Amino acid sequence: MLQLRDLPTPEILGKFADRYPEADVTAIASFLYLLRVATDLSIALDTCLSKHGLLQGRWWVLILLMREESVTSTPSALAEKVGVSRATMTGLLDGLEQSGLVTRVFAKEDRRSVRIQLTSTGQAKLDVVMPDYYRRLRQCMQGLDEDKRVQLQQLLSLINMGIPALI
Amino acid sequence: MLQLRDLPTPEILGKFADRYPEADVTAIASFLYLLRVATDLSIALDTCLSKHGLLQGRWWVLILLMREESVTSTPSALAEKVGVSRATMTGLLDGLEQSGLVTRVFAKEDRRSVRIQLTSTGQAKLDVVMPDYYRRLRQCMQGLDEDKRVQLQQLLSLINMGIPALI
DNA sequence: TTGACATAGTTAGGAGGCTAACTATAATGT
DNA sequence: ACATTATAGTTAGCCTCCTAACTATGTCAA
Repeated sequence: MLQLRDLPTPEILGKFADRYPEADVTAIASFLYLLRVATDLSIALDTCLSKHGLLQGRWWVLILLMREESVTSTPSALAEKVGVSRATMTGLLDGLEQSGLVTRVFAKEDRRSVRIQLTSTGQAKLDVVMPDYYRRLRQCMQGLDEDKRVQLQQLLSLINMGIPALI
Repeated sequence: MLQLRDLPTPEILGKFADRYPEADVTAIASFLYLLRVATDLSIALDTCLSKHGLLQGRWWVLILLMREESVTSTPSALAEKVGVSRATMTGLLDGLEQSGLVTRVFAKEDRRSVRIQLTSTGQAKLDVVMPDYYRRLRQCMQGLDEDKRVQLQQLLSLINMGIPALI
């Protein structure tokens, strides 16, 4: 996401603002710090998951299956919800099936389609990973009380509304 | 970064919290929304850069070179600051050199080392890209006044302190 | 009913990231 | 002085993502 590790100092931002009058230094600083913290969170999440032999892609598939009443879904629906292409989902499901965490069940009503089902092994995996993830996340966020969490959501939603202007 | 597009509803969070008592639902919601907004910002940034034929990696290299008084640096230093491996930096520099945006100059004092220099073409490229990027970013962040930007930085810094607990 | 189009999943090939190993050069310690 | 160790950059091979093309099946309208 944000690769850059060496965020600009106020001096550097000032130097760039001299050359480029379009620069809004506090906007730039907020933007970069937001991306920096979020990226470090994402890396930490991957590290936590990798201790259980998972990466984000496969983990989200398991969670999405567990969300369903029937613990089943289709590759297309999963791809859209996870946010990867259908081609990538094929690969994720190959890996999960090989690990015995999901199974492919051929559908009768539409023979193009396949139903993906969470196995008991997959559920057992989640029952180990999720408590660990939730415990760590609780600790990570304990510096923010409920008020601050609401504040954060509001600020983020203001930024979110601005995103179309960036594209 | 965060692939997941389908964030959990309060109902889903509640269902998971029933099964996993370790869950702190507002912590989870804040965490996921932060990652979601940051990821969308990053994607928007890539989109903006791609209009100029750049991606984040190469763009950061140009910016880091411009930050230097001498507009030169070394592959190792650039790799560390950009946040990629030295192997990846070799590839980024190959591409930038081929486009004429930087040059490799062999160092005399240490014959293992190479100095990377921003060319005038590279500077000209930045003089086109940076005003566009700054203008868009200003617009994107205009929903937050200075107070809110300070607030955001404080909240992010609290989360940042919690990251070690997540690893 | 059958030709055109749409949809589900997979496969093929490419981009960009990584680690590990390699080459060349420099620094260090006995 | 010379063997050892460290450092700079590159190369090779792997992973995960992507888009585009392909196969099979379903849908719809003339």
